[in-house]
Amino acid sequence: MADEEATSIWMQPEGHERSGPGRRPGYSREQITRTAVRIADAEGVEAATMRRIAGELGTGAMSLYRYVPRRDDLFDLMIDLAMSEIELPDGPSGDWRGDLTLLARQTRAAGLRHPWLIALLTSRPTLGPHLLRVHEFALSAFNGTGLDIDDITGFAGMLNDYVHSAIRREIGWLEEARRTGLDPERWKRDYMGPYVRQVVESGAFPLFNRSVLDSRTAHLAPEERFRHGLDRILDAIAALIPSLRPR
Amino acid sequence: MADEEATSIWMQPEGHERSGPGRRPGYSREQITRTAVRIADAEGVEAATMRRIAGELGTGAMSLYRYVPRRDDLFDLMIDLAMSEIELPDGPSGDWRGDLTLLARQTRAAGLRHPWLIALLTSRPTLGPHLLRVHEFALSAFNGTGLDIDDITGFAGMLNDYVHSAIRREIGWLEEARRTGLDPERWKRDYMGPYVRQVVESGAFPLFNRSVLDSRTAHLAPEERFRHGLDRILDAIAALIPSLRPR
DNA sequence: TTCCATTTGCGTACATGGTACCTGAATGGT
DNA sequence: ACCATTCAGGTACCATGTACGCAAATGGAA
Repeated sequence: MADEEATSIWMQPEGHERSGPGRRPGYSREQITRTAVRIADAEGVEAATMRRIAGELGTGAMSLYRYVPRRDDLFDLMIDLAMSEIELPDGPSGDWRGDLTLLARQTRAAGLRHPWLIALLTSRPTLGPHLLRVHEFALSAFNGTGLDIDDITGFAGMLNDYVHSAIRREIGWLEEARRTGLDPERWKRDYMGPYVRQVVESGAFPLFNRSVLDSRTAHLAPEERFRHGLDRILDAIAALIPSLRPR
Repeated sequence: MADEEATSIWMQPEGHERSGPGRRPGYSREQITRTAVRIADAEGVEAATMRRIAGELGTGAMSLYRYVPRRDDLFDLMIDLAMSEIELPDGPSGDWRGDLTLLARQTRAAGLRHPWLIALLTSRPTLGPHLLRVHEFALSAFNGTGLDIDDITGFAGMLNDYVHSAIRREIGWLEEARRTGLDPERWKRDYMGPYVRQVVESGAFPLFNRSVLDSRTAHLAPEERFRHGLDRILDAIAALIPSLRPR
């Protein structure tokens, strides 16, 4: 065994598929990661403890450390497994708006399937292969619009920011309710509700009040809301790209 | 004592300044929160444990629970204390772009002073009074542009998303380095560096490569980079507001 | 002044988490 | 048949949030 140098998980191969002597590994990174994802989907990341994952696999907690150096690295693996579900064509179609819409919807779907994904993604700087693949596709959609690489990166970031924060809005307080143990309806009514009502009735923040009370989009289906916001971002981008502004 | 109903921290007054019988409180929420913020600024949120905060105040961990129901509520208080440092005029000046630029710079300053702020803010749905004040100012800057409340909310969100993710970019891997215990230079060189180099040299992601290698803005000072991105967002917003597009 | 209901201070204790270390079992080349 | 090598996983340690309970302080009532 080498120095166990501290480095990114993506630089440390699993090590098996070697033919020398020694006991055969009984598990695999992928198997462990899938188990962790399944638990996190159902009960939140905080339920996916080393002991719990190992228990689900019918082994002891310490066995996992033969496959994953630290729990944080397992998070990276979970993120990349979730990102791998984002299905995209090999390259851009030429219709930049269609490509980015597809990307956004796929990302939203993955974010809803794995309610922990966006939170983890936001909390740690990770660059797994599937994240790179998805990112590359986003950048490539802008290729051929005459933008330089800094503008491409900037616009792709703008879109990414929107998608992430829209997903957070959609699942944010649902997750918070689960974390605190209350069912969502009770949480909204008893936990956050009274305070928001007090703030609204105080009249101290009139525009906030209007955004709570007078919103028309608030009553749309979540998917339509997402689409509306997305279209606005894409409009904004289009308005700033000279080669796309033929008016 | 009442039912100890589970509700937002903002609905539970501190309770002191009562004149009945009973021992006088020796501490205060504000004092506790300030201590927590000081520790988190210097050593990260994970260092601001209940025991540590209490120790810093010269008392026992359990004493804090007379002032704060749960550790998560203390996070809400920390967030709002940090947000209170964002200095803004009482109302919009009429120059929407100037107002939003001021807001963005103040937010960036707070985010750099308190490297944990954006992460906490993103990870939990909180609505403290100072956050509401800041949010109301953002909304008010758009008032008078002829937008309806949904568009105002949307554009304010767009700006907010940019500011937050720009701050995250600026401090993101610095914080990660601190978390893992390595000094930043070592982290970049030994931890993430080798992997990024391998990805770049593989040539698998050409546009990612260009964004890493060919970027011109990458060599700007952080503040200028922030300003560039901000201007682009504001341009995008301006392009979509009919009453601001006299061209 | 003397009590006593009330409120704070905080030590003890427990459950839960990551993970270092170590022993024993399995494995395939010599 | 032996042995270096690798995996399985039990035990143990330390850190964390926090429930519980009792002692100390406090001010109004008697």
